[in-house]
Amino acid sequence: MEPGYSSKQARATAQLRKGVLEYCVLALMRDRPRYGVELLAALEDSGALATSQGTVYPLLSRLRRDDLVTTTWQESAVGPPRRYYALTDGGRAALEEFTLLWPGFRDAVDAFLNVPRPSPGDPA
Amino acid sequence: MEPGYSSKQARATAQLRKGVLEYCVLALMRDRPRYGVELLAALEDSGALATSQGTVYPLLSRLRRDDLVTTTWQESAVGPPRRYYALTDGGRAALEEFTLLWPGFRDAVDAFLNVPRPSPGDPA
DNA sequence: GCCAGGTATCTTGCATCGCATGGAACCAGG
DNA sequence: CCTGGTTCCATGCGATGCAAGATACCTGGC
Repeated sequence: MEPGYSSKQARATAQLRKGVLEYCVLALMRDRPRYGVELLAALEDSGALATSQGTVYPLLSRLRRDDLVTTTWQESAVGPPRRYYALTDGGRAALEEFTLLWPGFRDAVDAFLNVPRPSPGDPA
Repeated sequence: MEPGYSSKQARATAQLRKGVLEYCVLALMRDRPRYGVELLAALEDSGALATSQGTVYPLLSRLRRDDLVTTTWQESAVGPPRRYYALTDGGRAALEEFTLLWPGFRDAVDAFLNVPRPSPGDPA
């Protein structure tokens, strides 16, 4: 990819990620511990939230600093050891808070943009 | 209000606004020019995107700097003159680009959070 | 033994943007 | 003149995504 924000989309999505990435990463750890490159690949697969190591590792450090995750080293058969990240109770609580917060934010933006959304009980 | 982010929600929503506020403000100008305090009130009414003057005015300066809006002064019967902001062609294009970009981002976050959304053609 | 390539982790410096705070100008009423 | 409401703007800070680079482990070829 070209570095340096050649398109407006790139700049827009970069700003969009702020604050959301943290909780998407927490969400990925909901069912089982994950390690850095694994998280990176999952975000890549999502398309809209693809990012880089330089974003994910500082983010993971912050999560650890704030006691939202704990980490354990685990050996790998195919490379260097991996640091697995798992949710703490605090991390799980933060994820749930955000999950409650998100729909309101999402719907507000939809309303401003006049994006039609399928709503179950909309009038006519 | 207590300064300094006493709650996690406040911090989360603050980060959430980044990059979205710009386009919601542009969207508010879609039908007619608006002035600063008017935009502030509209954001306040939305609830989830309520913000302050210290956020909106620097944002409007950036929009003007990037030629996404033009401004005209207009006298007011009840106070000092108002600076009305109107979309340029570039601003309208940026808004349309973002309107196309947003659903993909929104749906990606929904997927990570496992937030169920009503979809027209979901299987059973 | 040595080097190349893939896997995996982390750091540094920068740019962007929301926000609290404070200031300035205009107008009306007492 | 002075208070209060309305409207505009600037400054400094904190948080965060990102490009670029550094470090370390493992396997395989020579």
